[in-house]
Parts: sequence; C-alpha cells; structure tokens
Amino acid sequence: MKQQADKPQSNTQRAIHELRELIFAGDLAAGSDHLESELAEQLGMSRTPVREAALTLESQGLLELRPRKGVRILPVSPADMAEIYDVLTELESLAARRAAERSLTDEDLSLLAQSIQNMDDALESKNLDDWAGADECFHRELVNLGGNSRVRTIFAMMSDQVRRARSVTLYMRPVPVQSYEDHRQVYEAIRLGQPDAAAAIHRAHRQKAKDMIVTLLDKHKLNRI
Amino acid sequence: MKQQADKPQSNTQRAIHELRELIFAGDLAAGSDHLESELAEQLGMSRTPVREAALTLESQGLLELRPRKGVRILPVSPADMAEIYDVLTELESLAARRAAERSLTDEDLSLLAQSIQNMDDALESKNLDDWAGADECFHRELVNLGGNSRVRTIFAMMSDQVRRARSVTLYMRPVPVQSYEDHRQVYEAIRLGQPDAAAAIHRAHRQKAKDMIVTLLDKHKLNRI
DNA sequence: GCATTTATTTGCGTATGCGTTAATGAATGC
DNA sequence: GCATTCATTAACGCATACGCAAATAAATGC
Repeated sequence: MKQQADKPQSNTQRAIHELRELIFAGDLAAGSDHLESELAEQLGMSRTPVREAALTLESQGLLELRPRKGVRILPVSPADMAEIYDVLTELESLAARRAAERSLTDEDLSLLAQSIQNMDDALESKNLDDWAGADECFHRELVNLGGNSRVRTIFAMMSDQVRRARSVTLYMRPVPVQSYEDHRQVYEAIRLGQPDAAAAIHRAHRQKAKDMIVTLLDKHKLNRI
Repeated sequence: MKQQADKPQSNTQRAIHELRELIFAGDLAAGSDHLESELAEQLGMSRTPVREAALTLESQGLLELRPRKGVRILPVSPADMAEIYDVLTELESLAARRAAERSLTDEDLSLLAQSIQNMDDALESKNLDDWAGADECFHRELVNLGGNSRVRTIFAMMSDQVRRARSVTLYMRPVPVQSYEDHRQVYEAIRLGQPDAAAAIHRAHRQKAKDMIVTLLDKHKLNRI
C-alpha cells in the first residue's frame, strides 16, 4: 500500500514553506518585523530551524535579518516588480527559444497545451483566479521545457513575488483576452521549431504584462505590497 | 581617526566567505564531501555558523547538503557552464540595453572605460590574469550600470563559477584580441544611447564566449570542475 | 558462504543555554 | 529643561547537548 508521502520533512523545510505561505497570505505583512522567537512559537518549533529558514528566505530576497529588529518582510515596490518582470522576460524568452530548438513532441507539449486550454475555459466561465493559476502554470511549464535548471530556480523564486502582485491587481486589470492569442502563438512557434519567433513573441507578451502591472501598481499607489 | 572596518563580521558571514574561497581555490574539490564538524574545526568555529553558511551556499547552488554524507561541493559540468552562460548572456544584454537607455555621463561610464583600457594594457604586456580580472570588472560594471539589483545578485552568484571555469581554460584559449573590439563597441553603443545595438553586440559577444568555453571544456574532457 | 537480522556507531536536526551587544529607559550633570 | 552618561533589558550569535535515524559492522540463521 502507498503511504501518504507528505510528512517526513524536516522542521527547517516546514518553516521555509510555512513562512512563505504566511508571507503570501499577508499574515506577515510587507514591511513588518518579527522576532525569531515569536515566529518560532507561532510555528511550534525552536529558534534554530526558524533561523535556518530565515537565512534561506533572506538569500532568496523575501526578507531581511536585522539584528535586534527581527526579520523584516521585504516590501515589493512597483520598481521592484519592474525589475522582476525584466528578468523574467529575458529568461522566459530564452526558455521559449530553447524549447523551440529541441524538436519536442506533442506529448512533451501536452502540459503547455493543457494550460492554454485551461486559461480559455477559465475565461469562458469568467473565473479569474482559475485563469491566473493556469497562466502561471503555462509560464512554469514553458520554463521547464527550456531545459535550463538555473532558469527554473530563478523563475521559482521570482514567481512567488509575481503571484503576490498579481493577486492584488487581478481584479483591476482588463480581462486578459489577448493573452490567449499570445500563448497560442508561442506554443505554435515551439511546436513548429521556430526559436526566433517563439522568443520574440514571448518577449513582447511579457513586456506587455510588465507595463500593465507596473502601471496599475503605480496608478493605485501600491508602493509596498 | 578611521579604524579599519574589516573584521566585525559574524562568524556565519566569515564562514560563507571562507568556504567560497576554499571552494574556488580548489581546497574543497568539486565532488568532494565534507562533514559539518570537519569544516567547523577547519574554520575554528562551531557547527552552527558553518551549517548556516552551508544552507546559504546551498541556496546559491555551490554545494548540497546530504544528510549523513556531508556537504558535497557541486561539480560544474560543461552543460552547467552552458546554462550559466545562457543566463548571463540574457541578463547582461538586458543590462547593456538599460544602460544605453539611461543617458549616462562619461563620469558614470568611467569605470567601464577604465576596464577596457586595463584589458588592452594587459594584452599588450601579455598578462592574461590581469586581462581576465579586467574583463570580469567590465562585465560587473556593465551589470551595475544596468541598474537592476536582481540582475546584480544573480550575476554575483554565477560569476564565481564562471571565474573557476575561466581560470582553467585561460591558457588554452586563443588570445582574446576580438574581445577588445566587442567591448569597445558595447561601450560606444551605451555612450551614444543605442539600446538595441548595445544589447545585440553584447549578446553576440557572450555567445561567442560561451561557445569557446564550452567547446574547450568538452575538448579537454573537463567534466567536473 | 551468503543473506538477513541485530547491534553499534556516528552525523545530523533541533532544543537549549549563555555571553555579547544593541536598544531603551533612568539618572545625573549642566 | 535638555543633553549626556549610565544601567537594564532583551534579542541574537553561537556553542553545546542530546535523541534519532541512517549507515556500518557484527552476528546469527540457513
């Protein structure tokens, strides 16, 4: 019998996970300070694993350890979001290019196709949260297909912060109908083995997204999310 | 009076620094395993700061913590180097583009110009080590001028590994005379405010470097450096 | 002689304790 | 009444301790 393989993690790993969750849920607000001992109590463990988790999250840019002030959850400004989108634009375009160079089978591309389909379905039923989930899935799978593990790692780190910004702006932005066409074209370019086209289309797509998000954040004075 | 502001660091920070040094000096060889307690003794501190340092370096991809096996110094294969160069190519090209968009003054560009001059001087006197130092300085300054702090961080992480690969191949490769012209052109494009040109030239420059390094590593069967 | 079980070792994960030092409030000088 | 100094507190950096589990060695069964 298969036993549920979900618990054998270390406390440090749990702490990393749970702190992430708390941050993205807003329970640990951007800009707020928290003592290591408080977090330890909150998570039901000692300071050691919490501290190790904080070190890790610090090196990923999510928070900052300031001696005697506690760990500070780093706020993300519109300028930060512009930086993040710039990096993602470059790295995802690279991934699209590499994916197109690899003569992938339809089998390989099935998850990508599925994500596009899911986005379409979500739009039909006007479920923006589902759409956002499928969109993120598309981007993640694109990066996977690019085959560069370092790009994957960087993407994973940054997509957390993007998700936060997007959840804030999701219901202010215009309904993302253009995205469907963009994604479809990237998919086709990859399928047909057209690296330049795949990279160029995806780059333009990401730049549009960046402009939209940054403009929205600025317009609504969302300076620290 | 100014007191030398160099030592008040924490042991954890020292450990991060010194472990990096030991790794890049080859004292901790690629692929080798080391117990936390051994490293602690070697650095003259307890396991705790060493462990914290190892966690940090792990999240930066330099090593891996394997319970009961010790920390394993991750070897870098030619394929890894290709990945790293791909990422650097994209991010540095972005930096070149952004730098060109910012209408920087000659003052701002002085370090960049200086690096080019230093590379030229080093080539004249056939000092390859100096050349490599100046080259790295050029790339670092380019990234700085790009103004994206996340790109800076990623660059700093990866340039350590590039330096290792380059020191191995430095004396096998052809004398880098073309580099001078490439760098000069990137510099001029930035100075004249030509983003597309700056990005394109630098991209081509980096791709050449990637091909050269990866080919050399493969040819000499340097599979784990 | 080989496989399986049991015993032993040992390294890690984590809790805990302590000294140091920065931050806060009290006290003194001017 | 304000500034400066001193005392107190408390959070962190780090050392240490310990239990557990994995790896290795020993022992037993077949």
